[in-house]
Amino acid sequence: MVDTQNMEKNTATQILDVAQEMVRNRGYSAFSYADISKQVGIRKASIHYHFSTKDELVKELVKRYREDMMRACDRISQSSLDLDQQVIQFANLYRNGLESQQICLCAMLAADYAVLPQSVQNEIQTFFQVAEDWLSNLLQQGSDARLWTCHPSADQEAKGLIAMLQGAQLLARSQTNSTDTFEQMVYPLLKAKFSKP
Amino acid sequence: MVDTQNMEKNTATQILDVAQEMVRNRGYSAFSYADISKQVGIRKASIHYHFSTKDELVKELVKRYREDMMRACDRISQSSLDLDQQVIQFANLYRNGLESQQICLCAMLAADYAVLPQSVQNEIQTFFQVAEDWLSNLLQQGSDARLWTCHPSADQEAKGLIAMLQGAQLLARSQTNSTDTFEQMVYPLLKAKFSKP
DNA sequence: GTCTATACGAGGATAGAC
DNA sequence: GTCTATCCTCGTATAGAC
Repeated sequence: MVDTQNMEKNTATQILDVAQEMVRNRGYSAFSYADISKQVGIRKASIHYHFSTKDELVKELVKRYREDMMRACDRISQSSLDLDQQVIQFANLYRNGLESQQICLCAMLAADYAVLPQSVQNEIQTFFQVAEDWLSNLLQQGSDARLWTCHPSADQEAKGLIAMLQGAQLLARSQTNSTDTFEQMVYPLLKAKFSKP
Repeated sequence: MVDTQNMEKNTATQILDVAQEMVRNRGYSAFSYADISKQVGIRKASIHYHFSTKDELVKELVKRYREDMMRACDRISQSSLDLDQQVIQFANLYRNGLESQQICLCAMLAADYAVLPQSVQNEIQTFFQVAEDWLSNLLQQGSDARLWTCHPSADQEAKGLIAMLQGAQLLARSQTNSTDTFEQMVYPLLKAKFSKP
């Protein structure tokens, strides 16, 4: 059995990890190969061996992020939590990010959308699509079970909720006590809308 | 009487106009003095005469934006519209921006928050404060008139609504038919929450 | 107020040695 | 895989002429 605790991460993974933290904190235009270089401990020319261009790097970043996100959603689906608690858990993903100054990667890149290459724009669209599909399915289940109602549709509610969570992250980070502000914005609304009667 | 229609805008105003469009579209790190230079028709060195540094320029930009925003809000307050329609008008400010690919200036800068100088961060905080105060006041009026109820407070509802509008703008811009997507996310929720019984 | 010229660093990217 | 060395462009900012 492999010791995953003490196993060194490979360089490509380290690069993605550092890049992700930087994009989620500063955005696409405000991080550089030089920044990654310092934190990973290799020269910036070496990064090109793993990711030929910055655009390629960010494309892979979004792809990995989407897969991670889907895994996190699946864990929520497969938990034995009540449906209303699953909605809360979904919101918690955003709150937890904010606690370490991390905005959703795709919320940051949505802000940078106009300067991104087509390949990255496509990955972002896919991210929003799969996130919305997953959440829509959850909300529809709750609607079917008569726990709440969706206006005008589970799909629209899902879009609106994701928008709310991403907007709340952005707004909260400019406030002192970001996490508190986020919680006060998000959870009362969730409880009013998606709770068992 | 001055002919404001045909009066040439002064250079400083032209610079701010162009800079604003660029920040709202691309973000803080992705626009440059060279970009402004081309659109205004002066050399980039000349811009420094009007705004000594980029940070100074953006600080003035946020200040002007906040004042414009407050004027727009005051026009809504002073209209004879019903309170629920005033909420719709507030949301319309965001929809109208999106129609010309323009995200709220302070939503964009909230994404760039980590790389902004303190002076600009302060202006952004003030923007959110005054917007929230204005909207909170409106929501409280509706609550007093028993048109709707605020949970847990008008202040929290105002914060949440602004987060929703800004998040919806960001999410919508990555979709085909941005404006339609925005409207479908925002207006059903507004009508459910803030409408006359 | 606006210009030219220039300084100086940072940006992404490549070539070739090891 | 990682290094050094280098290229070329773009970034903000300044000095000094007009």
